Amino acid sequence: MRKEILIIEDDETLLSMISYNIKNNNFNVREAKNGEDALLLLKEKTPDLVLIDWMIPAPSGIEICKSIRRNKNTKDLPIIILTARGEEEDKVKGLESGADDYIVKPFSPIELIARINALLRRYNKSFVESSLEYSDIVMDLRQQKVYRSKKKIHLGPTEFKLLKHFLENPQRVFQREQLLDNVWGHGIYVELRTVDTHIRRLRKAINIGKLPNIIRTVRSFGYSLDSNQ
Amino acid sequence: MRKEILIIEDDETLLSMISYNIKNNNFNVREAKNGEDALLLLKEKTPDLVLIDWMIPAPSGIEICKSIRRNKNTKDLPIIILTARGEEEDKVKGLESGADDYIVKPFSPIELIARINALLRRYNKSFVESSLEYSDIVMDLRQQKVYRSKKKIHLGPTEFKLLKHFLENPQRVFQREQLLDNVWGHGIYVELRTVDTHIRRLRKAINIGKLPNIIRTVRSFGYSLDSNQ
DNA sequence: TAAAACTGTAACAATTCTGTAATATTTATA
DNA sequence: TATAAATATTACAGAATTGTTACAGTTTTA
Repeated sequence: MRKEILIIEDDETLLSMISYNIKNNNFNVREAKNGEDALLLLKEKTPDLVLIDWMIPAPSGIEICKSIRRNKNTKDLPIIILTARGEEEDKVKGLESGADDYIVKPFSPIELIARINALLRRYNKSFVESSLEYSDIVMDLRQQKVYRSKKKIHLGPTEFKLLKHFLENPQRVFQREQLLDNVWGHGIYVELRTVDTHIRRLRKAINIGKLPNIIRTVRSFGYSLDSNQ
Repeated sequence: MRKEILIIEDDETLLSMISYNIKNNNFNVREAKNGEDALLLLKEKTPDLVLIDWMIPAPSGIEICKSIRRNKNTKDLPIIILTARGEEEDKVKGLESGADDYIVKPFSPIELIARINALLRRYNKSFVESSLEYSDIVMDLRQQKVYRSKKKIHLGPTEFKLLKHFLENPQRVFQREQLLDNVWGHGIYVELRTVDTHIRRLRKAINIGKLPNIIRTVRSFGYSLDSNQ
């Protein structure tokens, strides 16, 4: 049974390109050129995954996301956002959008398909996987809340995104440059040491009480999220 | 070990400007003034990244991109497109190009270098995710952790790089000079005997308990990683 | 619009790592 | 076995990296 993907994209060229590539990978495709059509198609039948261009005219990408999340039939639907670099990348990355993943244009067909498959896999495992977990840390993406050992943790936006990135790649070591790329975004120039400060803030927030430090420093390289240090 | 960048640009002024800036940032540069030369150079040796002006005459930028993606030796090569604003920006952004990133002219040298570095970092991750093994030593590069007989070993940065080099060339004997070149880097002047000290540190860390020494001294020559001494 | 929260930087402290030199030990060989 | 040459071991100062704190400017929130 083929999975069905709904693409919401106003640029016809891009739409047919994406559509072509997705079909080529054994998915069924439905297309919407604007938000209104999209909402109609969604009511008609719930797809397995939605691909939304951030920059479509009203109702905008973010509004569609929110609408999907509000409706109880579709609230767990996997959503991938297409965005151009710089184009409010920040907001997409954070979870204001409610999306599950985002792809920055330009992207390769390979990347697109990989992301789609990854997301579908993730959702299949436990069909309402709207949270990230590692060790005793739980991040509820829908509600934007973080817990450690059941205790609620308050994080600022940057710390939240930083932790999210670590949770998506547990135990993997990242250089400061990579963290800036992935968490702050491309083309944003801040001091490398700023990363240290935010790591410090994250640690301070998350290593509460006598809980062990869970962010490893790899000297002369970077940091990782790791419970067995 | 400098990264090599292939620039494909027909405007000589721009080409030399770009080339100059890239060289200045510790990259090796190869240049092509048209698509044909570019394809030849690509066959000859695969660079680490390609920079293509969208507007070169036939074979055009897009054709080069496609050609790169079709060839299995180069299909994962990072590609950056140079484009003027408006100049079919849509197509560059979308999937058609197969590019990984694009830069809109005019751009600053800083931006160019930043993008190159960011893209190289992004690509690096997939290649560096493996692990190295020899005898009972395991080095997990993704996590930057080292184990001997399942026991975790702590190494300083230099010892880590040294062991990595040995693991990449097991049983091969290296002179101190070679180790300095390969591990410390070219043009870094330190005493030859410093190698001995770091070998000592590495041994101390890795020959724990009753485990046999695994770094062989080859008198009047150098050292090697070897379990059958 | 005032208060609160957040961000990026810089300065200083604490920690870890490096290279070197001095001394001890091992190895080859005369 | 004595001797020279090479390597091993140790100690240490200063270099490099990271941790911590404070703060001014900005953004968000009430």
